[in-house]
Amino acid sequence: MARLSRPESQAVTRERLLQTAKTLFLRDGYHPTSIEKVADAAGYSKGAVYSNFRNKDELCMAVLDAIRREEADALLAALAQERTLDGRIDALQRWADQRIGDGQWTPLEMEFSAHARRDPVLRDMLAERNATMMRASTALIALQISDLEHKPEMSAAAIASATVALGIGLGFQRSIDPAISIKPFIDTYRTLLTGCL
Amino acid sequence: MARLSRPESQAVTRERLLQTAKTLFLRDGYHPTSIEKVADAAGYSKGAVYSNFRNKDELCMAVLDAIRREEADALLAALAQERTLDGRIDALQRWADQRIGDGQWTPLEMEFSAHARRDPVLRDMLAERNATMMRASTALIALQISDLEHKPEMSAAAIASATVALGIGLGFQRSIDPAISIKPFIDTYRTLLTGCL
DNA sequence: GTCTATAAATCGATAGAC
DNA sequence: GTCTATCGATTTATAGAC
Repeated sequence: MARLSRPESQAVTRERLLQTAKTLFLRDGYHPTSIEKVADAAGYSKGAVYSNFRNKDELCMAVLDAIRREEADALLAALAQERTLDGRIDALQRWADQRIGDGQWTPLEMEFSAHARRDPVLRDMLAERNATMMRASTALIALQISDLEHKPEMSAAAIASATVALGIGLGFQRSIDPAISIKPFIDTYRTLLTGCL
Repeated sequence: MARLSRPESQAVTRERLLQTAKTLFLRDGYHPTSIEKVADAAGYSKGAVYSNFRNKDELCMAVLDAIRREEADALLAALAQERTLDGRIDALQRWADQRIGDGQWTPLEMEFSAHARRDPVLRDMLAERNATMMRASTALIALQISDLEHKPEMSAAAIASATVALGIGLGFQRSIDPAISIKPFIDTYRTLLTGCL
């Protein structure tokens, strides 16, 4: 390994802090995870965190942005491998089992949003992230619809809204009670899309 | 007004604290609302709060229990007035517009749950509340189904799960961006129930 | 850029008087 | 049961040294 230049070195620090923060935020939640805990776990001091992120909010926003990107990539990759409608629905099912089912991502989004929505700037940022996700979901569903013989009664945007909201709601309930089944998620999606199970 | 006996007087104090806490929790959220703010706004001291509630968690749990009871009563009353399927769906729509749309109740449930789920006892209590709500929703939907000619493909329990989760998810998104439409809520419900809009 | 030390503020909860 | 006073524990964020 060659020696790292100064900007490279800082990028490494930032990446390590980001990864550590992601682990702790997901495991313990937003409020219980202090800047100091992140710094300690990553092997740095609090000052290093504040040199790389303006404050705790920005750190968590960066963590959530990274998570969303990873999850979106994972879903897109899983869908791209499938050539049939049923195959793609199964892929969505598997993705939902992992991402909604583990009960970590959804509650973090909620805890942070409940806090950040009181700040107008952060609130706008979250709204923009949500809008981006809705656009991507709508495009994905429009693609599925284009393969169907009988077009669904609801628009692609409405089906996307329902599907995303359903995932959020079930993710919330599962974070309280892991016994909650997420089967209604995929059953509802299939029904909205094709009109039958 | 006759003089209040001691237990009656305490009941009044408890009720005033509960109402004040409800207002503040809904308006400002769980974390920003301190015990002292509740006490001040209600015209009491912190000691009075701790004489009526074990701690902040119990106070918020009592507030949420009261809200859920009120919302359930409001929905049941609205549904009871309707005699047709479309009338009941419209009633559900109106209820959802108010309760999901105002963007207060849902984020409070989420913020408190994100905090309380780390305590095993509180977590169990929340899971029990959720289970109770799911049973009530399932019974309500089973009643709607019994009036239908063509039975839906999904079970009453699954439709209830989807409908509740959908409401939660849309309530969450609306707490960030009030421009989010809740129309997919009722459209999805109608589709799951009758197979068409 | 990173670390140490510290400021500054908040809040939950309790003790003891009345 | 309610109030006053206070403890104790955290945490965010900054100032300044290296």
